[in-house]
Amino acid sequence: MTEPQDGLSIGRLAAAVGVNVETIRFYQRKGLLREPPRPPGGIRRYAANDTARVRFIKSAQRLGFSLDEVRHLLRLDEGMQCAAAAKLGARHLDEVRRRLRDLRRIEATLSKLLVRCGRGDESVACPLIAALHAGNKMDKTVG
Amino acid sequence: MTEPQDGLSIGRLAAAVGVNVETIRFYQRKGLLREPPRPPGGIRRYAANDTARVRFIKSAQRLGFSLDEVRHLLRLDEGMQCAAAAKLGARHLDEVRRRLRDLRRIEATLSKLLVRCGRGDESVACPLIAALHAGNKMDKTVG
DNA sequence: CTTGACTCCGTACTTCGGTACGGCAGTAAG
DNA sequence: CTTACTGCCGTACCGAAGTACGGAGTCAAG
Repeated sequence: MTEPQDGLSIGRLAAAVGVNVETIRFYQRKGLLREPPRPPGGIRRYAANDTARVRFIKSAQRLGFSLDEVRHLLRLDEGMQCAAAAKLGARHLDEVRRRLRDLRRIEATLSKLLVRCGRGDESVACPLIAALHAGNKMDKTVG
Repeated sequence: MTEPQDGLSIGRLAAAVGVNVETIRFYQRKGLLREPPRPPGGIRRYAANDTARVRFIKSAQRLGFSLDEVRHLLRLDEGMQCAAAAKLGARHLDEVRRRLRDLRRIEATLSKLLVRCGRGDESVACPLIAALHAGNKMDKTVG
């Protein structure tokens, strides 16, 4: 019965998923991950589905979901409510597209300016610096 | 001689540029903006080029430059070193493009998943949730 | 039995770009 | 003169997503 008790210690869980131990604790404090019961004076043991849950969180983060959104997705996961999950996903996709538009505009503006800087045939000033002084054509680019 | 002393008060400067008074002070603490000399026990007066400087900062921020980068650009402005400014701009452009690639990948993944959610013809599970559990095809998307 | 690695727990600190607060002083209007 | 704004200044706080730290306790090996 003294087999290596089943379940991982927090350190092994963290290593298995590739995150910091403190990150696991942080997720617990945030209510994203349960705290397994602790045998009095003992060490908590984490089950396979805790590992799965942390991986889920990391996957969602890679898609740009915030931890608040992840919490929501996790609840939907438990309830298997695809429609609601899809709705949350759609809202997030809108936000992603908004950020994409902003970045595309920045990319376009900046790359044009840098081409002009590179040509070096400007009459007087640095086109980039001049554009920042003028402040034109770049309203509400980031928000 | 008691004309409305020339130069703006901090409040009017802030209003002119459309930022908070606290923001002006914050830029001063960060060394992005000088603190005009203060007639003992009096009120600081800001000149036209302070206004220009704050506008410059805001323009650069709209292009996604961080305040640290802005500080750098401001120094280059003073020295009129176009090549150096362009170099900084190019580095920033690289970063912008990296973020664009990440967001594009997120956009693609998420929109495909949501189409599948919308079709509702999945055998069992929610495609979005399932994908988050699987964690496949979304490595190193954000960093 | 001691050493070293690990865990537990609470608290504080980090970055970024500000925002808010509180007390004091000076200025403007009635 | 009083009232109401501003300005000045230092300090604390916000959110997001962790990271770091210190002092315990526990566990396995030697």
